[in-house]
Amino acid sequence: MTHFLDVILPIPLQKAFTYHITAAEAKFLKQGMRVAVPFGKSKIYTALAYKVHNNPPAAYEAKTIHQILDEEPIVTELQLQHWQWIANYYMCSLGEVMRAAMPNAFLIESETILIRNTNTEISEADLKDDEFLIYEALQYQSSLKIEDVVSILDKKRILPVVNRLVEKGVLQLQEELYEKYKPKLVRYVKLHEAHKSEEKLQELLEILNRAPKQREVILTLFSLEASEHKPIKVSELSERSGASSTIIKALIDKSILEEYYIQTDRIQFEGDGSEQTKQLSKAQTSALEEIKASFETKSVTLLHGVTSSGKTEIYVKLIEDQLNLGKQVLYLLPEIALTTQLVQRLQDYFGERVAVFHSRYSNNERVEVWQNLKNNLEKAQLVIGARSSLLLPFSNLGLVIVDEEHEQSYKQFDPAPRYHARDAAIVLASIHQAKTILGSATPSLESYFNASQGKYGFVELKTRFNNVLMPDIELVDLADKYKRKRMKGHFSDRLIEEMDETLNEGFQIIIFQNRRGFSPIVECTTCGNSPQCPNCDVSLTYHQYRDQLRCHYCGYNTVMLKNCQACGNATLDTKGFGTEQIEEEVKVLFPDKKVARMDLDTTRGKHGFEKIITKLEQREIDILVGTQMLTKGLDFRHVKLVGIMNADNLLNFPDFRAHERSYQLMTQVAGRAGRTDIRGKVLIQTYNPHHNILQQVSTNAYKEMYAEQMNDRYNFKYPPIYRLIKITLKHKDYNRVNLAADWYAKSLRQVFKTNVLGPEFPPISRIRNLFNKNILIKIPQNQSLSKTKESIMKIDNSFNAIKDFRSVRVVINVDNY
DNA sequence: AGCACGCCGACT
DNA sequence: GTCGGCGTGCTC
Repeated sequence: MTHFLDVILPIPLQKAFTYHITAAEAKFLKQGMRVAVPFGKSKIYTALAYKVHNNPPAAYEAKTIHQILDEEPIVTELQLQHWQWIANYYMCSLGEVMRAAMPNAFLIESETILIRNTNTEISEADLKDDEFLIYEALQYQSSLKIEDVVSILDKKRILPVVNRLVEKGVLQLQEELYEKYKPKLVRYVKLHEAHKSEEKLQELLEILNRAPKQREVILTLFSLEASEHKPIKVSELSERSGASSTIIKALIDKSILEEYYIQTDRIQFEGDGSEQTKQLSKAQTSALEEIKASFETKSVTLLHGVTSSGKTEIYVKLIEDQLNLGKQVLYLLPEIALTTQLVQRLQDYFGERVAVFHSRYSNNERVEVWQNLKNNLEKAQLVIGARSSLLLPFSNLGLVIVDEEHEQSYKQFDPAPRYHARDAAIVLASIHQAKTILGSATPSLESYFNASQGKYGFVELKTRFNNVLMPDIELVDLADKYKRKRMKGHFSDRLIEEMDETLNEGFQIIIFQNRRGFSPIVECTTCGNSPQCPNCDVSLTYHQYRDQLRCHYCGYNTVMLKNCQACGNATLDTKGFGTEQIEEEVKVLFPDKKVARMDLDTTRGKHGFEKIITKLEQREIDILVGTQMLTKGLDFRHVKLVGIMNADNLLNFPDFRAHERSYQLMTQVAGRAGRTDIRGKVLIQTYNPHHNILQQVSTNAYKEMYAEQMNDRYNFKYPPIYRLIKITLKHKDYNRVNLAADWYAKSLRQVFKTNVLGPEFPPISRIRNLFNKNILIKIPQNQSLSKTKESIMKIDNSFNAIKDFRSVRVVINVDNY
């Protein structure tokens, strides 16, 4: 009987790929093990074993696998089940989910290696110039990589040359595999066996009398060994003895010392887990009890707690319970809120049981978390992570916490899988028969809706921790202030007054402006021309600190122009304002105060964000100007005043959720004010002080906002009443996107009738030289989701069968909000 | 997604 | 003529 293996390959193809395996391999292989398989002409890919069977593929001859890479599965059955759900629900391939889930280091790569063929005699005269160069290089090196050849010949097209050499028998090609994960090894030293006895040691020290530095090293080693009773690291010895690594190396070379390696964990924990969890307040205790009660009947519970009501302390208690039961807990946070503050706090409580997982972690660190989790080790019992951590191999999950549940960054937008971490987390929990808690001060409408329908349990925390008052929110009418000339730059007299007062009292200030750069538009006052991005359909933003014009969509940048490109006059002016300009103005208004800015531009680099936060905490900053980065659950103790420069550009954003988001954003920023005993103050500058959303923000009327927004959602058929799937078509040819989008929309209309919107150009119709066009499908509550997706897939297949359309990229985004 | 193949314009 | 650009099709 012949045996076959279906595998998952990390590529965006819906198809299953089948390979031929031997009977022995069939017996050994289990779902979730990695196999290296040949793919295409020459490459070798890492695939995941999915199913062993005996049905030979009909249409082709199956290749044989290259090798098996694991002794046991590294992906669990439940994990695959979850991946499968994601692939189905978000309409992508299992391979794409696999690629997002697996640490890079698990994926083996092959590289083509050239080696000299020694079986043939070569006459050098037969070789052309470039062929000879490679031949010559192989006389000195046993093998060459493709990139080496590229640099030797200094051209890109090397394949013809290489192929000719293979034909002439000069060299052979070989695919070399390598595993990217390397355990971290630390170098230790001990005294060489030969000197262990008392007399030998005396002898040694005598000899070393003439080498005092080396003698010192040996003596230090002794005292360290005596005091610590554990292996001594080379780094430790070097530090304690003050000897350079050369001196130690000399001792090793002389066989006086012996070096050896021990594999260590890359992930070092700091807290010791000794700290007792805090006593809860009365409100927190009753919330905790309510959550537990709700878990009796509901698997998901929404915790709606106003800003700084102490939700984290409740999570801590819930985590504690699960850890005591020996269960694993996943604590999901938006990427940016994963600060050392929080991690440190949890480590103080749970010590080594805490594992952190996010995109800034290196590959090797991720592999370690993966393995610890899969083996259900205590070391990774509590995973704190961003979105992608829910693709990890949990083996005994008891609870998932989704903090800041409303955060839009939980939704992945580009590349596939375009999943929403909150929703995928609920599914993950249900696969493990675990519970989910969603927490937010400003729940998303869909979660609040689900709670109000009784689908989720619901618990409220209405008071701030320690009974701190909610901040006092005041709206400032910009139109009026401008009319009465009460403005200095973009600051109203009210805001300046409040800032003065706050600074005098010794408190800190946060100024929020949701736009980075100096000004989003540069315009010529003579002819009205404004510089555009050559690749995208947007105006370039002026960045003063580098004197540059930048595109925020593709990263294009040039130096700031001196003269207008259209009319040549030096009359370029800036319109609109961003964080840079606000920072500038603040510095002029408060010259003796320390001002800092926090946006994408100042937080680049691994610790950029961290640094600013620390400075603020240590009160090295008086006034912090920033974008929405400021909102993400940070706890600033000494901030008393928050100023929102302009609420209107939030409210006027062209999106059906603009109002909901504005409410959430402003409420969250406002929540940064007055988190200890003093009452915070928030000033919102706007041209529309009577806007309902602003009124609701200022009175903290979430329920009112919810009711009103839901009304709109009913009327205009938007989520959470209807579901949405957005289809984006992209192509560099304007006419082709149009034709393709019209075809696509027409086909969709035949099935979904009036529930198809568009095709429409998005507000920014061209990004990175690709024209985009959107089609929106609205799905009523009673319409089957799976049938809907089937129909879309069918249409997509016919679309791809049309030759002219094949080059148009189609992006399908389920729940694109 | 990669990657090879093939067609075509540009420039040594 | 060769180089490198880009469009097209395929991968078990």
